[in-house]
Amino acid sequence: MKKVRVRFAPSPTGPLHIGGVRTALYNYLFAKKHGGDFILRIEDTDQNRYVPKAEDYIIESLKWCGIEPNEGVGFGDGSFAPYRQSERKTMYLKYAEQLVESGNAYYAFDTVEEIEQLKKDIENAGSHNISYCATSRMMGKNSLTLSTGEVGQLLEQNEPYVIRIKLPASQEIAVTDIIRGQLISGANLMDDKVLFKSDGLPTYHLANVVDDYLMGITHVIRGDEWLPSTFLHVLLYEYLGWGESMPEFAHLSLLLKPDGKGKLSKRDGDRLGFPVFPLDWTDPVTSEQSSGYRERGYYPDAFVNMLAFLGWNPGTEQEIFTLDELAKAFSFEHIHKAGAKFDPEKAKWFNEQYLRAKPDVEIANNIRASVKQQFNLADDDVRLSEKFLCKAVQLLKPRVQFEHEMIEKGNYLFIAPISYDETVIAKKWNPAAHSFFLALQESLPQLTDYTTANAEQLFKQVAANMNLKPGDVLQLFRVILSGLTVGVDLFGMVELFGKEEVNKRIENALQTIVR
RNA sequence: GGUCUGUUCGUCUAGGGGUUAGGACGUAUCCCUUUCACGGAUAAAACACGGGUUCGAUUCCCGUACGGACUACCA
Repeated sequence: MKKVRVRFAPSPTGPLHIGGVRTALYNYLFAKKHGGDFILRIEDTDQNRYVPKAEDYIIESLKWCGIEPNEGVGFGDGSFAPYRQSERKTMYLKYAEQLVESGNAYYAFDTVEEIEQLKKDIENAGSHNISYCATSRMMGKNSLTLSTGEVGQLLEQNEPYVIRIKLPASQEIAVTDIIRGQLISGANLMDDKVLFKSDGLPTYHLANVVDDYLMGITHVIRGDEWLPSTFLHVLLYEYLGWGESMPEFAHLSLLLKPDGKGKLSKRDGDRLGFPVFPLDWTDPVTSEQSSGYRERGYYPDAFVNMLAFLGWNPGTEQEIFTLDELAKAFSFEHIHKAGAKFDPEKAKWFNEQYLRAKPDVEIANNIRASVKQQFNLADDDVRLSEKFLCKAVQLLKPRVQFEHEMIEKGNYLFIAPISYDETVIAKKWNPAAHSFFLALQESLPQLTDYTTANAEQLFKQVAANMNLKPGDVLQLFRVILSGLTVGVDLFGMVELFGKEEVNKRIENALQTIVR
């Protein structure tokens, strides 16, 4: 079997959609599984839709996800450079001309207006609304209706022209798709697609086939939207004489909206409050902002893991996979044919799983800079020490899905509260409680081994001595330390803070609450 | 409209001619915990519909319905 070579071939028309990332991922996984090559090709043949920063965005996204091509734009040239179609533009005309010579394509000189008119005429004649096809092309202004002399003259005069494929009037075209099996369509149902545009650049159909052939692509793994035009591509391979080296095709179902109908779009993300892009993006023209998974605090491996499971499964019940594990387990057999509705909740769940599994030290190091900035701490502040941070992370870990939530939801671990939950104070605060905390303030510092368990034991001891049930003062203690009624383990917090801070917080509270 | 394509719990999916149709997310309840979470347990929740084929169909076939994609000198 030939060495596997696959490609991801996006157009730089905007930020890379997560559906695109998934397509890239499946290409990567397939290549990796078979020890093959994965290449990145930029399909920028439409100058009108070109967006300047989009290419960088694509490259950065792939890097962030860890799905790095072996060769291609931004990842180093292999022996098939260049990988940007705009840089390959001189290569395509000759294939288009070859097609004309072999009688499988023709020059067409119709203007946009003329084509509009043609469409109308066809419609009036009551036939299908295909503008240029086997039955209607003789109505157009092209090298099939014009004499050789006229065509030569028009060409010489630099009259704008396109090259269209000449589809057979009737022929069944069969496509074998790895995921969907054999598909058949009639050539008479399709139109004579433009292969080469009047701006001197090929359309997707030609460029794609030519480059896949030239770059030795063995498997074309792409989105479902290409399925209908695959019939055309197959014909192109044959007409170009490349039938023998035609790649295998695998079409992936699309990602759908979480609710309602249709495919997932940027609007859904805005509307439902989840990112549709891997990275933040600001449109260079409209300045429109889109948020990305990276900036929302997702781990790249969690994001990739989540994406892999949208339309694919390993056939086992394992759900958490590293990239390498995904590559090992990947197979087309387990790709689901139907489109998958995107579920933002499940995406969060994946991140939660990765956060749980991550060592405390690692998370501590990740959040240190934000903690410092958020609470305006000096470099040598204990709260930035590995010991403190690790302990805080340990306490916070089971209650968040993202690292940044540790700072948002756990801010009371880093700074003393300035206000205290009113309802608990109103309900529980009384002279007995007051004297209890006074007593606690006395005894706590005497604890030699200041641990969670010992602090709890002492707390209960002091309460018992004063004829109080722990329940009478437990919740108050939490409010005194954190200002809140809910939060991390109470005595874990006591250990984290240390004698001095605990005392300070009790002191603060007593000052504030006493009235 | 035409062409291609798809349809298992609300969602992602496993399965496949005879199963109590399995798992995960989400939801609910209980346990753990004098908080909230985590964790554990349990529950509700699905084979789109109609015809065939068959002893038997959710599974195979055909229709219908409903979804999706495509139908540009865009990719």
